[in-house]
Amino acid sequence: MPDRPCQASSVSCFACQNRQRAEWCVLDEEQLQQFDRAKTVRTYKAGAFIYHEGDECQGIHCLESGLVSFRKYDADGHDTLVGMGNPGRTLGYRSLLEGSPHVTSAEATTDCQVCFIDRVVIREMLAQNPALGYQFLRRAAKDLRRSTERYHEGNTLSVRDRFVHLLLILRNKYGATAEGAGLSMTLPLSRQDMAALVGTRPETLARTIHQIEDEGLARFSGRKLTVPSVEALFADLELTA
Amino acid sequence: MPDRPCQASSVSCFACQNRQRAEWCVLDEEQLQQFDRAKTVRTYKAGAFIYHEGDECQGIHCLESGLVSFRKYDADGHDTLVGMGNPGRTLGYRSLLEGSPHVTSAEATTDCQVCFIDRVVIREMLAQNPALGYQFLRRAAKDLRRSTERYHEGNTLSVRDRFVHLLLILRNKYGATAEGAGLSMTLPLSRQDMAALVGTRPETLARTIHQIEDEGLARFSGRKLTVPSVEALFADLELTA
DNA sequence: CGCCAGGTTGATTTCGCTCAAGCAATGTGG
DNA sequence: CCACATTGCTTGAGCGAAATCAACCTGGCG
Repeated sequence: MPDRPCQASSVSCFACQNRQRAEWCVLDEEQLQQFDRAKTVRTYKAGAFIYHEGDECQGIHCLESGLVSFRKYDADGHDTLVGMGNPGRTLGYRSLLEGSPHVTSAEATTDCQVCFIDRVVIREMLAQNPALGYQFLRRAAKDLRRSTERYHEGNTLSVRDRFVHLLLILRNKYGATAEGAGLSMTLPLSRQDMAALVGTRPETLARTIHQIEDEGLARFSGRKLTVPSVEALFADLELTA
Repeated sequence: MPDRPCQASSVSCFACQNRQRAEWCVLDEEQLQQFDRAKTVRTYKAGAFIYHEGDECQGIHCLESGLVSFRKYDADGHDTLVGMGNPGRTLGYRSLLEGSPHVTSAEATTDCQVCFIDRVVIREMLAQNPALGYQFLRRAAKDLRRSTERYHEGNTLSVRDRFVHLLLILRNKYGATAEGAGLSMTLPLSRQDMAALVGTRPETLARTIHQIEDEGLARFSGRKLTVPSVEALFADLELTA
């Protein structure tokens, strides 16, 4: 049969599980086809850059699978992990909308599969379909809130509290097997990345973890985390949420 | 003449100088009328709150005159100054768009005059006029960039550098009388507010200022600032911009 | 006047960073 | 299969920037 089989590496947008949860859920049939035709599927090895801070925005990326981290470097090579992206996440929309260079670098934390759509296609779609713009508007509003909260947290909370808060977030995102009042889960991130997310150095995080273990609030073994009492661990955390 | 003179307390949107520079520049005649009819003009004394963190968003505020600060408090009464707003600024749009409570409190730093428009009116307009949504989209993208940069700056720069950067921003915003290579200006903010903006305590800022004076880079006297050499002051500042 | 808020200064402490070394797990080439 | 680099994590010691606590000064303002 001359028909090509469903290309292993190139998933159709119609079949994409992430689409419904992303901004693209408002695309009509026709636009979706346009989108599907225009897209390029790319794969990145863990550690590879999807785009760099300072680059002009060429278009938008949709994370199909894998984990992405957004980093910002300064002159000294010092870097901050500004955020992370899960499958379904749209990368680089901010830059496209403002028409300014990327403010962060996007780096594949694990092997990633990403769909790329050129900016002119997106701009066309935005012009045609106001609902899409509205989706991005809500998305931007959400990101803005998170960013504000993050800033405030960095200014007021200790490393310890920020880390515990991170654990709380990870628990919500990466389903944890509940066991009574306790919890156990596999952390999706290395110590280094967790340290960067919290805005500190690995050494400090190691000490913080040690301290938490001493207090009997949790056990860390490699990426395995066991918490006897969720209540106890998250108790001191007075969040503005 | 029976014609009323331009009402001192209630400016017409048609005459508003700020409109052209704000998101509202894309409104057509009809919408502008709608806007004008729907708006309420409010005045706030310095120190008064326009809205509080955690409040549901009732609508959007346009700053007509005065200076507004966005603050976030935590349990200890600790507060961070998350940003400031000048005339023309639209307040509270983020909350309206996400449909979630305000994440910051808006406080009048000086006496303020503010126009308020109910959320249902805004939502209607957004639905009718996609261009308005696009304006807000760009605005959100810009705010998001700023917030990200701010976060990163807080994590990597010293208080000293952040403060010098603040001075640079203030210089650009509040026209300073240039005098050769130097500069002199009146700071629009109290020490407390500048400290909060930089994410530190007033004591630390006082010391920082002292240090800068010792180095002969600037003179602070009350709110008067004199800088002999702009070059020298801003030299050490390696900004990612 | 005395009061009070805003600002400065000093003394002390603390949190987190830096530098440096050791260790365990993983990988790589001979 | 072993010697070895490499990379990620932990631990220790010391340091430094900034927070905290506390006093004091200043300039309005009732």
